[in-house]
Amino acid sequence: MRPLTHPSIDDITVEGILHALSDPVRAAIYAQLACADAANSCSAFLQMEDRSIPKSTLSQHFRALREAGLIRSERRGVEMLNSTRCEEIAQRFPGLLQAIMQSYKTQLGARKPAARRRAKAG
Amino acid sequence: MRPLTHPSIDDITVEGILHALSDPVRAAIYAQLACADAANSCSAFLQMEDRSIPKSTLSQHFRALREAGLIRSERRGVEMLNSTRCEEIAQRFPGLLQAIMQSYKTQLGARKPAARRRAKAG
DNA sequence: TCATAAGTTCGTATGTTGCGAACTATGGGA
DNA sequence: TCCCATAGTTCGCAACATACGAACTTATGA
Repeated sequence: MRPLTHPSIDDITVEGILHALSDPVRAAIYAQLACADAANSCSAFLQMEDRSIPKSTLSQHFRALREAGLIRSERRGVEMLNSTRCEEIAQRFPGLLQAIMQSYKTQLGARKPAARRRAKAG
Repeated sequence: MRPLTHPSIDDITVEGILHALSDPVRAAIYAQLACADAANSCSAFLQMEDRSIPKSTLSQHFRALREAGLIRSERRGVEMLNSTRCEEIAQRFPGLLQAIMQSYKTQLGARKPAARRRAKAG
């Protein structure tokens, strides 16, 4: 098992960030980490919005976020604590993460009621 | 040949925008369209930053940008005129495109001189 | 009608992603 | 110390996405 790697702040790229956050699941994970007071473990996300995500898939998503430089992960006992690197990134790319997260929030709020009802029922 | 399709403003998604702009070539195309006074044809981008891009690949990139809702394309005689839909998008997702474009610009400016020299030479 | 120019579509090789199964850590008892 | 449970990772494969040359379509003009 290779050790966890985190890119240095200078190696973080805009295209990497955009690609990582262009997946709705990863964006949701990132959003939740950004809102959380304390660091979250991976398994906190096995169940997301009424959808269960396989462990292996989740692991890949966390790796993608980590390698894009969006989060920092450290082993703490048997689990992994994840936190965002938003301060660092905000310094290098001011406003980027904020705009992306705000846009996702807007999009979520703009979904038509009928569509939301259908999604809940289905 | 199917006619050009443009999503309505309500069908434009954040993930679609991020994915489309997570490709540096597409981001460069979009940036140039955003800066241009008049609409640009596709073939204006066959040569980008000392790199030539195959016509078919370029066509796919334009389709990706179009289907993400980032640009509008219309036939004008034998060629295609492309322009951004940034006003519409800015209304729905304020600040998003601006932040992304500004970040790319920052990234470009932050490349170390040595790396830039090497890139130019190679 | 032929030639040319601008884009699109197709076929294929190459990459990326999602997920179950098997594996690797770490911690807590007997 | 050995065994088990828990938390993540890696592997292998199927499904999907992407890049690019070749062949095609569409418009213009001689």
